[in-house]
Amino acid sequence: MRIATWNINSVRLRLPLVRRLIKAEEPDVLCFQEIKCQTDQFPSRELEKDGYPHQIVNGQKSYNGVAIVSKVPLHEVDIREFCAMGDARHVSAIVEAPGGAFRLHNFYVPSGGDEPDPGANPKFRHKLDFLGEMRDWFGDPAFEAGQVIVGDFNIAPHENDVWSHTQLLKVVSHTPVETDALEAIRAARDWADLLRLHVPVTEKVYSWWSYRARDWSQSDRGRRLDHIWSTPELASRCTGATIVRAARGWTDKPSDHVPVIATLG
DNA sequence: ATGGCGGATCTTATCCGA
Repeated sequence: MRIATWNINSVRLRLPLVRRLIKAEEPDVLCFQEIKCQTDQFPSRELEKDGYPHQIVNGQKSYNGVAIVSKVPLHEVDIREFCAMGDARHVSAIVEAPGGAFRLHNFYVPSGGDEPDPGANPKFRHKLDFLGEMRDWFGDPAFEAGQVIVGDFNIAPHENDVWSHTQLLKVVSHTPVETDALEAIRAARDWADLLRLHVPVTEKVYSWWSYRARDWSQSDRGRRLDHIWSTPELASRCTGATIVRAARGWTDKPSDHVPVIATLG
């Protein structure tokens, strides 16, 4: 069972790249963020023909929007709204995985704007509030065992999740208040960071590179913003995890994020 | 020079991302 997460930055524009990922990596479940379309504009028929008939779409005009498409059945759909913003940043469902069903959550955490000051910047306030709601929700005693969270968390938690720890400490995505908030969520259920089970924390690894760099690969000033976490008992089923770095250079119109993929036996 | 770009839509300007 291979699970992929990808901030696609317009699914309609990049359907050919989705098909390229499908051919290259054969994921069983694909989670998208920033589909940037309404639910009825999602390329449902196309992806069904590509082998993903089970779909849950939480769309929104212009911004945000998340979706899960799957080769295996999805049920018990739950879509939660965070911070009462009316935006589409979450969807979840039970995935009928051959090795045992689990609940899969797909998140698009707010980016947080430019200024890392919640008093001066409402976008940063929103990001911190969103993370607080995630922490409270996943801290609930009624929490089900066997869960996976994926998505664009818009936070690079560790030193080697950014190209320069010292130069990014005051840059939104790597400030201590954000990395502490993400760690509080992680610690609440002892979530396992599946990519880091397979890539040593001493190795720099990224999932996002700015569009503004002259040459993203040469400068390589990336950040690991996209994540796949699981509860501990599922982590023992994880036989591999990878970041599809090459996708940043697929065609002249790539997403600025690349897919992250984990294999659960 | 990481953010001199690239999405969508309110389109030849503006909002948003990170």
